[in-house]
Amino acid sequence: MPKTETFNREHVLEKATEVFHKKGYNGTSMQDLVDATSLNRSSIYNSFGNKLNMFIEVLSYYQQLNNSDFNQGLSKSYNASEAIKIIFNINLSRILNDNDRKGCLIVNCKSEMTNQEPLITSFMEKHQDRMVAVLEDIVSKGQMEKVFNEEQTANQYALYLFTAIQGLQMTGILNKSKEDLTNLINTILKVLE
Amino acid sequence: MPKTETFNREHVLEKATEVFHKKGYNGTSMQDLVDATSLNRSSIYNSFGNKLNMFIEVLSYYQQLNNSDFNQGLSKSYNASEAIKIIFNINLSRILNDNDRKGCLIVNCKSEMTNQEPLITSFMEKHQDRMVAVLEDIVSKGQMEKVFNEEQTANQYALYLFTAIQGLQMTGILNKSKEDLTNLINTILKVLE
DNA sequence: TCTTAACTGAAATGATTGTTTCAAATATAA
DNA sequence: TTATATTTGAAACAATCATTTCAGTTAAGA
Repeated sequence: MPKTETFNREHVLEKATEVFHKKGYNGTSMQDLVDATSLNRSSIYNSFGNKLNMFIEVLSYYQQLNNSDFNQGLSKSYNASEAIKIIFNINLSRILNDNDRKGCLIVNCKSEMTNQEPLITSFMEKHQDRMVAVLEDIVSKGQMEKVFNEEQTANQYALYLFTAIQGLQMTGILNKSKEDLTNLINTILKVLE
Repeated sequence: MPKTETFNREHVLEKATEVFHKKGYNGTSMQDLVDATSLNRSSIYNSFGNKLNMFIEVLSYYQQLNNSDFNQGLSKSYNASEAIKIIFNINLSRILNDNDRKGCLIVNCKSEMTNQEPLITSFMEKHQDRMVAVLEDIVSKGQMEKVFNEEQTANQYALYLFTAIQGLQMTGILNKSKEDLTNLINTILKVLE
């Protein structure tokens, strides 16, 4: 009986992500989203509820894209040291390709909304837990393989790496020198040796 | 002949800074600023031009406060290693006192507006140059004093430290554990030894 | 004291905000 | 083909947006 959705939901999310990424949550209007998705106003409200809900779907979509990039890269790594380098190199190439200085959508959102929207706060807490868990796993393996030192616990190093990635993403907004950034990453990773 | 400003400009900037810091640039309305400063609409436009101009004055005001904190701390340091630790400890105590998870206004603004407002872009470039110069100075002294290694140039370490501070500020939005953050800072500084 | 230029207060500007409404169009299941 | 649930399009909603206007108040120089 129901008429099914005629638009491609993923394509709509992709377009909405572009806008939110470029302009931020508060800088994006419903009209911007209508224009970008070429969807009707009421279709957006019908399918996504409201602006905040749509944004949360966008965040998840963006996070999922990031994750599959990481997983794809990590599947090719044969040791912990390689794995960490792959994660940082993925971030490096994102920075170098980010010609319009948008930065990372998740970091941007964390600084814009974590203190305003409880739904965003818990998203960010889960995001950090997930990222730290992934990093902790890798560091832990590296410590067993004796390629990383054990001066700090794997969990402590994981929080350090998570922090470094956020810092790298912030620095990468203005600094696009591949040489500088590569050197920066080497310095960051030195402490693990 | 002119009637002079009756309000205290610094007090107004302080109140405006609070609002912008809490809600971000796009999240703050002129009405918010009128309420916070208890200044009349037209007085604000008379004295600050427009919203963006007022925000830029707020940014400078905030930056100036930060700088005087740093200078006050650094004047008490007797070597380079102390100096770096003081800078990180100032950041640490700011994080621990930031009960409403606002983060750093400059970092927030960098991620919200650098790709949208040329005036902000150049502010951020100058800010980075200034911070890196200060850090480079300290690292350079530390290398001469042989308390820091010379595996990287002072400038490279300065960019690393600048990046680490930004990362620390991002992590500090959600993580307020003094133990975790102190450990994190120690890990960050280890590479200099 | 008078003039003058700046400041102040309140109201009004038109544009834009997020969201709702509702009739018309549509596609599926019977 | 018909009944039905859903999507769609366009218009309308009140609220809020940043900014302007302007008459009235104020204080300093002559």
